[in-house]
Amino acid sequence: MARARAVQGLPRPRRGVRGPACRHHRGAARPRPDATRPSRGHRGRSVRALGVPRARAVRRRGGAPPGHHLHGTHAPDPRAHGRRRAPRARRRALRSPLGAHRAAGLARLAAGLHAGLDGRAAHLRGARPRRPRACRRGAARAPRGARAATAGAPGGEPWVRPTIRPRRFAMTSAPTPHGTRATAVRTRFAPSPTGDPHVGNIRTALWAWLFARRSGGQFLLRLEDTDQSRAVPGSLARIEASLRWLGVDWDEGPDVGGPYAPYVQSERLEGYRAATDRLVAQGDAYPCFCTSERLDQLRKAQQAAKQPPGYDGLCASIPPAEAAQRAASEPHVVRFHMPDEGTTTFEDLLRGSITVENRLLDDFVILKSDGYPTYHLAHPVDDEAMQITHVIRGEEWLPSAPRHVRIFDALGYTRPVYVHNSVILGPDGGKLSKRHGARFVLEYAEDGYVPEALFNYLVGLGWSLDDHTEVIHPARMLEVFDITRLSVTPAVFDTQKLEWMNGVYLRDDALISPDRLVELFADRLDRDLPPEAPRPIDRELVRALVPLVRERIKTLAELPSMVDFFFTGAITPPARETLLGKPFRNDPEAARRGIEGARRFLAATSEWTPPAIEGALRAAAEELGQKPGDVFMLCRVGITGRAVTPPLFESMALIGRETCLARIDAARALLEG
RNA sequence: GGCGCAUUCGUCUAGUGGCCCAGGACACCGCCCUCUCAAGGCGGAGAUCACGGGUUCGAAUCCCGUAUGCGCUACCA
Repeated sequence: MARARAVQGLPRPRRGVRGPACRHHRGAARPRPDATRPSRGHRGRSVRALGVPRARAVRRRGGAPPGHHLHGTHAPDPRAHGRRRAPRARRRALRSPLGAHRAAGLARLAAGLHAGLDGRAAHLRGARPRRPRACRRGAARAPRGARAATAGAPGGEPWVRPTIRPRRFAMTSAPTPHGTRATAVRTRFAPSPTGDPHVGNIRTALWAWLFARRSGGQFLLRLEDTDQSRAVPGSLARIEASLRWLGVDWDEGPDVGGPYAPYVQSERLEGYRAATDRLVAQGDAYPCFCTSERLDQLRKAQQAAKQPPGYDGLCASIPPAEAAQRAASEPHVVRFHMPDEGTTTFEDLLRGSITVENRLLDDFVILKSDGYPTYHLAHPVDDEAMQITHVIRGEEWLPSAPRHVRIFDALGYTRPVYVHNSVILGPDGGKLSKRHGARFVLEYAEDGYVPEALFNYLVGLGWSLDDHTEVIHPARMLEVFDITRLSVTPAVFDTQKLEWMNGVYLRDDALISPDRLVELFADRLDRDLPPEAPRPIDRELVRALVPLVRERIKTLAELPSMVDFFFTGAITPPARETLLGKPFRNDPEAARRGIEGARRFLAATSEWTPPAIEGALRAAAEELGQKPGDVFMLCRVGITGRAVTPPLFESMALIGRETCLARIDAARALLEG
């Protein structure tokens, strides 16, 4: 029977409205006051899959002809009729009908008692953008109308207008005053080479990639290796491997190059130097000769005095000529000069307009004494140079975004659109840690997750398409991803849900093709099966195994121990207790009879197919006067060595008559001993 | 301490002033199906929308405050 599936693109009735397919329900339902309100369970636990074109989705469970509407194939459990209950909320409502309140209010409204509504309702007309969550910064916030009109930050770019962007993200950008910005979206993933990429970082990369690809733009990879002390050798390869495993590609990057090469920051030092020189010449930056000792003291003093910590601007007062002279010979850093007064405002696509007071931002370092830039400088310089239109990064950057924006402005660059996404938390609400499963992408590969499933899960952690779609194949994601629907609240990583999703991918042909599944299985078996299993792994056997085990595992890691007895000639004999099991615990003699009977009938079958085997075993049980299930279990344990296995008859058919009979003989010997 | 961001079932989320005393999913519980285990079907429990004020005929939704969590406060990114 085909499962009912909600496939994206189908019109989906809202609550209380059901398609014609539900007629049989409605017709049979008892007429009760709340009958118009279908139970929420009605839609059932069907997997909402989005991974495939509609027709395939309908057909894939083998049942319905293409013409059939999804719901039409949904054969309800007849027992469900007549005991349909109203949803929980509705039941409560029936107990205490508060709805009267609302009705009264509406009546008064209708009576025209409150004409003021018109004004308030005005903003409801027309399509409104997704409202940025953060709307509580009163002071610096312009009235809604004004904001929409000017949109850009003070001194910012008019084309950066996240707060009035239509909900379905339109990929247009207006020309800047200075010229025309490339229309194509360009995003980047810019990790620092400090080891394996964390799932949190990768999730951000996934979103950035999806966003770029979805809008026909480019995605690039850039290495942020400006802190030599933290660099971990081999990181870049791990980063690239993680992305590739998930199916993410990049148009430009350290390995493939591109028009803005190099894509490694340590190879772009001249650019930062030049930008710094310009800023110094303009008076926006200055060399600072303060020692780290002085800085430490300063910080301590400020802490003691309960003042906000930060550089006190001592070196800003050195006359430029003198500073330049000293800079030629003395070690120094370069600091960006932040104004002492006023505010800095920038727009975040998700959070709206954010304003901070300049006096709270100190003169931060942009160029370190070793000649490397800090992130604060490298980000504006490189993202301008590489024509990045949207900066998608973690929210830990939110507090320093005003600094970045000031550098963009000072250098005359075009500000990118900022998207600061939230973090991923561990199950305890703290940081994700090894205790609760993996942290690194490639660890999930080890653990037997398929990349499509991890991709799907990660993208959906903090993002949703709508109120009901969970399973969206990466290929489909490319068509439906909408970055404005990112959630800003931190999300807890739920390994159980990932496992579930992995299972969904494993057992659905439309999500993972049978051929690919065979490869996935074979690779895993080759890796994890004991050495005595012959190599190469028998692909045809694997192919035959797929339908037997795919719905019994959640990860590939569970596979080898579930099917090893298909591949090894001998099995480890079961314990006597296991063989007897509950039914024969006190009657080994009956067990022996059962096994012998089974053997006799099996040996006598003319063909060795699942139905024939089943028939033989049932016949044996009947002759012996034993329960079929008990005889089955005897065979199961005897042939496989364990009590939990894939379906018995199919398994026996694959194992072959000779091997099965031999193992049964061994089991019988066990009972006699 | 200061600043910033956030707060809807245990968890992920839907939600943009009336279709919501809140919908979906994972997990959990029960029943059905069944050769074990799964998968699947059906059902259930689970959120006074962090709290307190305010605006409004009407607030999860708008405003203010409080609490809590997280982040930043480096010559790290």
